[in-house]
Amino acid sequence: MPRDVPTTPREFLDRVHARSDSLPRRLRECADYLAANHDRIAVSTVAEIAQGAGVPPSAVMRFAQAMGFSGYAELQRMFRAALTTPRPDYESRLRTLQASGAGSPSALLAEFVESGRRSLGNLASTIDPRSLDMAVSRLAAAEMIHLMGLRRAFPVAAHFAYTFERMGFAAMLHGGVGMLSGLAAVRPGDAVLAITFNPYSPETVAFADAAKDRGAEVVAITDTGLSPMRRIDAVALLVDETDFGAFRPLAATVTLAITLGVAIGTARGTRQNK
Amino acid sequence: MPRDVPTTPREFLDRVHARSDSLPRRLRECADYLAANHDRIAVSTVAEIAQGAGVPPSAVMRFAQAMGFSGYAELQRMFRAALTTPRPDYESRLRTLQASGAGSPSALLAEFVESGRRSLGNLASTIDPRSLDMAVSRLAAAEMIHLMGLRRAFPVAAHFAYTFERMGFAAMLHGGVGMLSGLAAVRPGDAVLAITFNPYSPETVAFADAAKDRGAEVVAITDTGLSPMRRIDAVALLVDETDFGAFRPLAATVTLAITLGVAIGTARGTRQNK
DNA sequence: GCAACTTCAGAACGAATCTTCCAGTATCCA
DNA sequence: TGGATACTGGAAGATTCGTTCTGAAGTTGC
Repeated sequence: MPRDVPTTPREFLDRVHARSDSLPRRLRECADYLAANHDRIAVSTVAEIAQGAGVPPSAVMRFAQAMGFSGYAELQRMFRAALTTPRPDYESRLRTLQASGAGSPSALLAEFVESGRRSLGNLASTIDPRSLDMAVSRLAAAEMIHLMGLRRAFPVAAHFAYTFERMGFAAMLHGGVGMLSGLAAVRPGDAVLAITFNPYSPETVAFADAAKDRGAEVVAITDTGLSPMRRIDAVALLVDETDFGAFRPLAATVTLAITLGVAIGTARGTRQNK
Repeated sequence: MPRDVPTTPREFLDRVHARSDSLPRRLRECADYLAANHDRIAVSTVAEIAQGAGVPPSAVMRFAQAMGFSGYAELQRMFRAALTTPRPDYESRLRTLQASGAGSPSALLAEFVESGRRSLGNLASTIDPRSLDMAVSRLAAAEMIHLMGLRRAFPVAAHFAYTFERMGFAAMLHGGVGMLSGLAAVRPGDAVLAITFNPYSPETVAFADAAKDRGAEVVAITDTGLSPMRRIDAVALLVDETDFGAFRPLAATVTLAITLGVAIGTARGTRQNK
């Protein structure tokens, strides 16, 4: 009988998906770990993989055999071969993507990826560390964080909402439903995190303004243009992201968002431990 | 005396260039070969390298030592460590940050920016152009596009919702409010764009599954792990983004999202103009 | 042209790694 | 509840791999 063994990482991962449900417990743990960390297969030993997956080495061995290989060595050989295969590097790949038909989705992707990388670079070099520190400390000190971002900024606000929820912080996502402003929920000691880009939603600006009057701190994520957010007394974090017509690639913005989230988590953790 | 050994591939390659001129013949042959094929160091044995360079294994050995390593094993370890994308797990990282107090928000930002740039690079080189084309054509052909993404994937779904709204496409953002499934709105000829990452929301999977039964096409944005999305017959776009514990930097994902959005817009525009 | 030194290649050694095997344990079915 | 089957974990065995060593070849300086 011809041996049926995967010859590419993709084939291997597909097979793992197909069979993982019918695998015994230990072997499924291997499957989970290896599927999530397939980039390690090429460079890690059985012992390392086993430790990472929390199983004995022999389980990894049996798993490799269950997938059709003679052993872990063969599985690893396959991954190493795939890694060594002259894969066009990032630059040339971008070029082929762009060349392969001007309007093709792949060419578009190449362009957005390039633009995203530029935006991220800009973000790192233009964010003012003092503003960032101040934003973190204000939000970390807040009783409750109110998230306000509409239209193109809404996904970012939603991202914050998820992060804060996971951290168990009091947070409220405004403006999502029913055109209710929710302004009455803002109390002294709270903070508002307002996100808005050109063209600036009047609702967001008005919300931040009113929240200020109600005794809340305001932190804004906005762009470097003539943002009205910079007029009201708020800590402003400026993200420079080049628009594509009406569409804004949010790569830099979401990166700033997760940074803020984790930094706030860190700051609060530190305070609690004292 | 403190041992002077390179700690990054960059350092190593610089040193190779600096010293290769003053090296004996065999060792220079090693240098030339390794400089040109440094991507093999992590996965090849001494014997393989030696054969590739056309020298005996012991020459490779001496070369590694001439570069300051104790042997080839140490050189290889360094390359392997660099290859394995550092997976900073959020939990322990938070603890060290809190302990040291050294983790300024700016440092965090630099790290997330770096991680984002890597993710974007991966995205460009790993997305399968055929899958992308197919995803675009299916979504472009749909009467209506249903967006399904919960928890950490919700911001992405919301981003699509905004894009489609701006383009004037029939689209519906599901699962946001009131725990209503909205499944009844899915009709034959529609398409579902389902977004889910590990741990995969059962609701999203069930929704996609049921939508399939109702005669809708399914396109999935998911990760390379054991995604259940890959089991149902869907076009799957795989995004490999390293998690930070429970938090997922979405830089690559939102970049894919805007690409899809614009590509669909382009495809529909082209069709209309015919 | 000779001597001292460096470089070289292959073989042998030792360590690390992969693989197999078996006894103990859990699970399932009658 | 009892037996049979499947699964598990660890330790022993086999294999590959990295490293060192030594005699020979080559090179340099006098």
